[in-house]
Parts: sequence; structure tokens; C-alpha cells
Amino acid sequence: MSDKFYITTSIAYTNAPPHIGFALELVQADLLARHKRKKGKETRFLTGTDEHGQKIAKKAKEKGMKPKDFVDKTVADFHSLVDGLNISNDDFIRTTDREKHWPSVKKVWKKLDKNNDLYKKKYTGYYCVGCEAFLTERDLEDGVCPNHDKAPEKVEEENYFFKLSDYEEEIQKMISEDEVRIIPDSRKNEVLSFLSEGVRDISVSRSADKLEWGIPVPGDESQKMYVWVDALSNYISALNYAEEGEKFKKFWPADVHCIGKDITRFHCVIWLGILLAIGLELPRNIFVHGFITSGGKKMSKSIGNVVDPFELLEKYGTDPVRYYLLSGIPPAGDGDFTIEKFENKYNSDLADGLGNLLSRSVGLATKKGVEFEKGRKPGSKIRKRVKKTEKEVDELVENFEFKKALEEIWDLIHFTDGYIEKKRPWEESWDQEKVIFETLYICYSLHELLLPFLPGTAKKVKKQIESGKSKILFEKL
RNA sequence: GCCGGUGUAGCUCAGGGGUUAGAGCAAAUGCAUCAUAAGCAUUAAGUCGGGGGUUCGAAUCCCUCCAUCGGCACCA
Repeated sequence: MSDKFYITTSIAYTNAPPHIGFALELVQADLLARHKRKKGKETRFLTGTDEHGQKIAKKAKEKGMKPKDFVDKTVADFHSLVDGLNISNDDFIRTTDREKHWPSVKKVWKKLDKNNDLYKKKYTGYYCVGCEAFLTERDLEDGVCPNHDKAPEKVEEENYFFKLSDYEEEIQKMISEDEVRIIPDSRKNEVLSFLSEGVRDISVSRSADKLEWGIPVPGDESQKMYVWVDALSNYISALNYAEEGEKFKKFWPADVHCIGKDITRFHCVIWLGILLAIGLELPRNIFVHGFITSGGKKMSKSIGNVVDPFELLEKYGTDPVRYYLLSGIPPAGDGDFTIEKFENKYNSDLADGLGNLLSRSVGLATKKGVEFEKGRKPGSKIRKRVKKTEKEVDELVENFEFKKALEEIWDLIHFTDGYIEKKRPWEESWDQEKVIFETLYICYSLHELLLPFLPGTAKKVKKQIESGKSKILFEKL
């Protein structure tokens, strides 16, 4: 059993400001990272941005900016999202980082090339001049680009291809035997069914005049790397794969890649193929989250139902947003967001649930002169009750059941409210002091349980218990 | 078109052949008054998508229909 833990999010594409879906991914990964650190694992948590591609070059051009200036600006937004959500990442990789990222990517390429996993082949694509990009057949409607109402040109160009098909069998084996575990099962089945239909080789470069904003192919100036090798390699470039030093040896393979369902195949097929080709170990787990709808509908600018993570953070603060993302959204399925649901959960769980319990506990203790002593043990019933929650929360988080884990914690909160009700410690009785201490003990345990989920709140809980000063934790809305 | 998922209380979901179908939120009533008008208890609420079948017995298995979501490779 290794005592290291390497976890990554996907790298976000910087053609637009961050989306609530990326906030979900960050918070889920952050929970896992904090959970592992708490258990004493040497943890490394990576996130970052994917900054190349034709789309970005085009967006920058529209704004009259250089691509690099454009992405620098967007990346700043991503950094403020990471800060705003109190994400504990150890590193932040950018695919435009020529010192950190490029050398490793080039090494991957050269290795593929050296092993004869690359070959040149003529590629026929449908190029829409209006979009300035290749379209897939599925983008077309009646053979016409729906955005420009024009048939795309059939363009032939010579590109490098990666022999992904050579690795099909091994990928399939690794996934079906859970050597690479894909969570949830439905995604695993999806990938396996896809694999069973047969895998084709993929083009991994574009001509440099079509894709000017990208990493040059080593030894062939006429070609730039297409997204696959460039973006997926971030997980190892951030560990400085180019030099394969201590950091790389210690942390690779990744223990968890957190991704969204739209990029399942890239990670579960292409990335595994690349790793097998260059002889690296495969990631242990790929955790796939779903999408967040807004009022039951896909978010779109035209409907005007886009949820802006910054507005939420601004209005409600960090932990309420983290709480909703972890408890209001099924971890691996699609979830819905509305302000009503958000505020409802905020009031009933955070203000009336956790906040009120802390308030009555600390209030009682102060009033009756009971102080929290760290080494002191509560009655065995209480001790067992807390232990049970700790054990279940640990197991649930290990199994990516974040929502259920929080429900387990809130179950302890409701138990405690019931216990207070039953014992009536505001009245004089023989065990009054003990009961008040026990409620403090549970609150203290709650702070420990909550640390990975709501780190800021957990700290406040601890402070109030230790100082005996009660303060509103979550103002009711 | 092919493959797969989902459809259970007003809302979010659990249960996957066996006594009167469960939880949380929302609702109603009562109790309590330490606490953020918070808390606790109780109650009410469901033809378990429709129809057919297998079975002593189906929400659960099979067939079919309906609704809905996803996958069917170069979508960031």
C-alpha cells in the first residue's frame, strides 16, 4: 500500500470564463485531496488549464488580442475560482507553459515516434471556412454547417496518426479487470461497449497553418500537435516527466483523475493508449461526474439560465457553494441547480441544522460554565455514535459517495438535537454537566468530520468550541 | 436506426420476488423554550409510467407500449 495520493482535475479549456461544472469538479477533487491528507497520505493535487487550439486563436483574434494575452486573462479567472472555492491544489499547470509543460509533451511525442506508434497518413476532413475549423459528420445538418449554412470543403491534409488500435485489447482488459477503475459503473460499461465496437487510429497533429496556436511537432515544423497528446500529457508534465525525477517517481501513476462525462472517452481510451505506448503505469481510478442543469434545463445563454459560480460565491460565500455542490448534486450523475434549491438547503442544513446546533451547544456551555477539554471522553454511547459516523463517512468518501457522506454527518447532527431534547441540559440535573460536555464533544467531532468538505466552516466551529464564544455561523436567508 | 440508463409521496431519491412500500426536504398538529422563530415527536401524503404475462405472491422477473436521458470517436 502506497502512502502517496496523486489526484487531478481535468484541465479547463480557456476559451470562456469558468463554468459551474468546473467548480463541481474542483470541489469534488478537493474533498478527496483533503480527505487523503487528513488520513496522512502524501497528497499531490493538480488542476490547470488547456490553452491551445484553433478556437482560442479565433476568439483572441475576434477580440484583437494575441492568443497568449487572451488566455492569460482567462486563466486569471480560473485562478480566482480556485481561490474562491478554497481549493487546496498543490500545483496549477498551463499547457502554454513552455518550461513546465512543453518539454514533457515533446518527450511523449518523441517516445511515441521512436516506438513506431506514429505514422503519417492523408486525412480527409470537412473544413468549414466560416468556422475556420474541421467539423465532424455529426456537426453537419444535411451536409451543411448549421452555423454558416454552407457545405464544408472536403480538405485533404497529411497528419500524424497514433496507432491507438494496437492498444485496444490491453485497454479493454485493464478496464474490465478494474486495473483502471472507472466510476460509476455505467461509465465503465459505456467505455467497454465503445471499445467492443473497435478502435480506430487517431490523428494527433494538424498542419501548422491551420493550427497555429499549439505545440510544434518535434522535427516537423509543418505540423502542430492536436489536442490529445498536448492536453492529456498535463498529468505527467506537471510532475516533470521530461526529467523523470523524484517528483515523478513518487507520484505517478495518478490515483484519481476527476473528469466530466463529456471527456470520458479521451481519458479512458486515448490517454490509456498513450500511456501504454510510452510504457507508463495507468491511472488507478477515473472518476466521472455528470452535468449540472439549471432548473432542469441545459444551461444556455439564450435561455439565460447560466449559473455563474462567481455570483454565487460573492453572494453566499465559499462553503455554502461547496456544500451545495457536494450534497445537492449526485456525485457521478447529473444534478440540478436552482436558487430556490440552493437557498432551501442553505437554510435547512447549514443555518438551522449545523449552525443552530453549534449555537445552542456553545451557548449552553458558556451559560453553565462548561469548558471543552480535549482529552476528556464522553459516555460510551456518544463515543460509539460518533465513531460510527466517522467510519461510514470515511468509507463513503473512499467510494466517491460524497452526497451520502454528508447525509451521514447530518444524521449525527439530528441525533445530537434529539439527544439535547431528551436530556434537557438547560435544567439542573445530576448529569447536566456531562451532557453539555458531550454536545461539545460531538460538535468538535463534527468539525473534524467537516474539515475536508467545508474547511472554512470547520475552523470556525472549532474556534467557537474552544473560545466558548457563540457567533452566528450561517446567517439565515 | 442500434445499444444502454431512467420513470416510486408536492420535490430529491433509496429499495431490485415474500408480512401493512421507505428516507430527507416541503406541509399539518402537538411538545419544548438551551438555540439562528432554531429543536423534538406525531400525522398526512404514493393505482411504485400504462398494459399484458410468469408466480401461492411482482415496485422487484419477462413481453410490449409511452415518456425521458445518454452512448454510437477526433465534440475541449
